[in-house]
Amino acid sequence: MARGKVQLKRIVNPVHRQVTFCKRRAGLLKKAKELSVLCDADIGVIVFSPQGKLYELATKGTMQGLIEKYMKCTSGFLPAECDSVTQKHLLKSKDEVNMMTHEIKLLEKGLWSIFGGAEGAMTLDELHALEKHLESWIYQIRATKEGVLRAANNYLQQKVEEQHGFYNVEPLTTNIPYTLTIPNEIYQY
Amino acid sequence: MARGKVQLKRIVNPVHRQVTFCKRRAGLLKKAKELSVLCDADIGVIVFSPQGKLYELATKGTMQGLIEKYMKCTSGFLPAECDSVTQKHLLKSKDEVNMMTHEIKLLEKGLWSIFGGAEGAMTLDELHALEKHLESWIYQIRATKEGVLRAANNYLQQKVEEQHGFYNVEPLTTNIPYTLTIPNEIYQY
DNA sequence: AACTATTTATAAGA
DNA sequence: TTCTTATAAATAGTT
Repeated sequence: MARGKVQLKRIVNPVHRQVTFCKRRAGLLKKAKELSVLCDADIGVIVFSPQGKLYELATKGTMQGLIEKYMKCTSGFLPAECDSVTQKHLLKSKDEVNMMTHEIKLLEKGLWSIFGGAEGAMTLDELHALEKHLESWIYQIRATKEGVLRAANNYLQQKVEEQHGFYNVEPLTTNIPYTLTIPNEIYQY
Repeated sequence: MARGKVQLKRIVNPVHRQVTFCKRRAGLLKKAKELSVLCDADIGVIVFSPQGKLYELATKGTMQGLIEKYMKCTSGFLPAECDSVTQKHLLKSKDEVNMMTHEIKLLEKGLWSIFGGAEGAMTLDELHALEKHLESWIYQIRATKEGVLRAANNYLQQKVEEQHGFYNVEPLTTNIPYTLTIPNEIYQY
């Protein structure tokens, strides 16, 4: 953040990376402490270096205590009892979620490899030219029956239609619904 | 840190405290993400507001995974304390949902960079490269009988090797199932 | 939720 | 590594 804008990518030079790791790790922990004090928050930070070395901070109590608190908080929806059938359902859900995670990752990486580094917007003409390619892409994606790609498809299609109509780059936040839907689907028992 | 030096004490005014909590919490999580990316570190942040509301971030896998890693590292916590198998599965599933949500946001961000209101201009060369990438991807998708995911996977792996050879990017897994079993309801608008 | 005047964090250099 | 310093980022107070 000084003497040069930082690129949000893994620092290639190992020396630079190590130095930055030290500096920023200290900065992160300092920020965590400050937030805790200023706002009376209970904060835990766990940092593993690439070499597996652990650095930790728990602003109140211990990390163990914080983890237990975390467990309780995240498992608040647990049913008191589960029969084996329910367990199987849960396991199946877990597998499906897992699969989606992998698929989403693939998409994310794809976007990065295609568009990474090309920061910035395109002109209207460029958008127009690109549109045809994306329509092809969208068509292919649409042909698939299931999957995470479907969500991206819907989003893209909607966006393309907008651009086609108005050539207007007005911001539009599109809420992809499964952010909310999945937890409900999986955990309502 | 602006318009006045900050006193490292609990902010008395509840409104100020709440605002600062929001701002600094966001800042802290951003810093954690940056450190993780820049230095390839595995970082988890848990924040409890004074009201007990949980905010969390796990930069690589899941918080659950990070906690397990932490446990191993410190050996200070016995998983036996987590009672049922079901609970474990549920916790994992929940973490995966979190992670997925995170990935989806990244995906949205990527899509947004295609269509959205990003500033600046894309050069013709970049556009040209972009077109080729898309065509290539679409070609891969068509060429394979085994499904769009595998195609993307192969293509992406290829691209990753081409483009990021210097950066030591992990290879993608290639054995992801092609057929999805997730019910449609999850994706429907 | 935006806007700036400042403070803080930090990348690069010594 | 540690210190310095120029700059980028974060953010406190304000609107």
